[in-house]
Amino acid sequence: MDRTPHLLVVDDDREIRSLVSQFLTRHGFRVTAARDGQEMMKALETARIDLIVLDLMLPGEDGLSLCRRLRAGSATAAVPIIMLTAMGEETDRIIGLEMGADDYLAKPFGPRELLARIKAVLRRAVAVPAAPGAAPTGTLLRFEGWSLDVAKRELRSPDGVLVQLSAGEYDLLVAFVEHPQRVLNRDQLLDLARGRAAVPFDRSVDVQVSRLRRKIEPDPADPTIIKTVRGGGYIFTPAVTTGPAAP
Amino acid sequence: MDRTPHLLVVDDDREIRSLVSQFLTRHGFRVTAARDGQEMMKALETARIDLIVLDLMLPGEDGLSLCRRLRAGSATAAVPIIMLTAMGEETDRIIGLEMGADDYLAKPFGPRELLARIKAVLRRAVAVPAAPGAAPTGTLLRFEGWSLDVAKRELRSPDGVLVQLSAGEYDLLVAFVEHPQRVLNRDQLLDLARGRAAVPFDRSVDVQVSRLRRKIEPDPADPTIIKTVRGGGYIFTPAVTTGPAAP
DNA sequence: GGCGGCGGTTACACAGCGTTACGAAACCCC
DNA sequence: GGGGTTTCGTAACGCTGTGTAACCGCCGCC
Repeated sequence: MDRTPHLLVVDDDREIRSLVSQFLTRHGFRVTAARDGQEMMKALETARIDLIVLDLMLPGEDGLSLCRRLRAGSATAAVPIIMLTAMGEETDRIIGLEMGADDYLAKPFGPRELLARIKAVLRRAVAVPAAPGAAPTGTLLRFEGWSLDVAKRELRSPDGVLVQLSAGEYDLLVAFVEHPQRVLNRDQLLDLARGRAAVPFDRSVDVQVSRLRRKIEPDPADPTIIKTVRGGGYIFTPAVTTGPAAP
Repeated sequence: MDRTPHLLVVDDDREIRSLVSQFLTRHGFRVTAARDGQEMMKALETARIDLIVLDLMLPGEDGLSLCRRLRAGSATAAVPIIMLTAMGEETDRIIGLEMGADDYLAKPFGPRELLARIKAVLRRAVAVPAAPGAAPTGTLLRFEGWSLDVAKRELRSPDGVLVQLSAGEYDLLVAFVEHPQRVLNRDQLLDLARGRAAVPFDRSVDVQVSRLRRKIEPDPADPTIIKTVRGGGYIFTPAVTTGPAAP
């Protein structure tokens, strides 16, 4: 239930990569950055990417070639691409004819423009299912000995035991783990975990937090992992590290 | 979630400053105004600001530079920024990618548009994960043997014992620890710790200080850590050092 | 259709925070 | 220094937010 689109930004310029990533993140997308074709491919293998922002000029294999390669690959043929090009007239022709991108944007561009294009392309590309063949080498999220396998939707306790979580408990935990060490209010949690807004006197988050604590807190009566912030919401206190899937 | 967001409007034009401030105030925000970067920084030090409306053109250091500086500062890196720009074509280029703002608005703009942007930015202000590289290192704040873990919202006494603080006590202590060795009046403390303004005859700060003293002062009747400044407020006297998270 | 699990709602107990009240301490003015 | 005034400290109280058990309706499964 990841509703926030996951974008992949491919650019060799560190500055641009970081600025674009930050900007898009601030606008609610999940963003992964890659500096070249190789990193791009790796990212595509390990995450479900909804759209690629691809620089035309790249070290090694250039954007145009990568674009074609993506279109050729069965698993990646449908991923929308927005191409970034340096300003120039001949670019237009190249783009016009050869490019398999869904849209393009000439540098320098305004971030708002990029945002508009991304939204437009995503809107058009509604139901592009993720490549099922691309066996997700699921990422593991670890915290305090626990590990959460987002591909399998499984949680293992520090001693390796599978802990049975209901779908709702799992979604709530993911919301926490993806926003560690910051206070999340009930509205945000409801939005992140259920994709809905709160109704007046909505206590569902409290109850679900309580249920989740019962399964992961050493002492549910004195919670240390998910703490209550009175008047504020809840905070997931452990640091979270990502890693490859366990053997 | 009843705390009204506190906005900081930074513009050198008195007219605009006052119009924007009034407009936003009428729409239910708390507003502080600053005319330049220096005043902006001062406001950020003494109040908990939820969003900055920042003019690009400022005397002295310009908005762009301030924006970067805010992003670099650990305490201010996450504060959402809406940039105001004068209309013009080269503006677009500047804005192009250098901007670290969350959104921007070209002058002249309609007040309703500003309002809409502010609300949009505040709504999604959750999903601003720390900038890459900003590892959560400085999560420990130490003073006189005590250590405060801001990620875990935990306080340990000099002998390493976890001290149970209520959410309010913790927030108040953070306000003090982040502004050590300076007098904070009740308004400032209320804003920093609760994000709200004082009501007439508000004694809540006094009471909360009293409760906090009971838990951290060696002799609450003769306080040494949090001292009273008659007619002024309170002052947190120990020096505070930051350090990496404890093992 | 019966069953079981899940999640939302409700209800109640309880803890934290703000308000109030009152006494103590600090300050002021003469 | 004494009387009056202001400010502060804190006990006590009541409202509000939170924890959680219990309940119930929904949905999928057999």
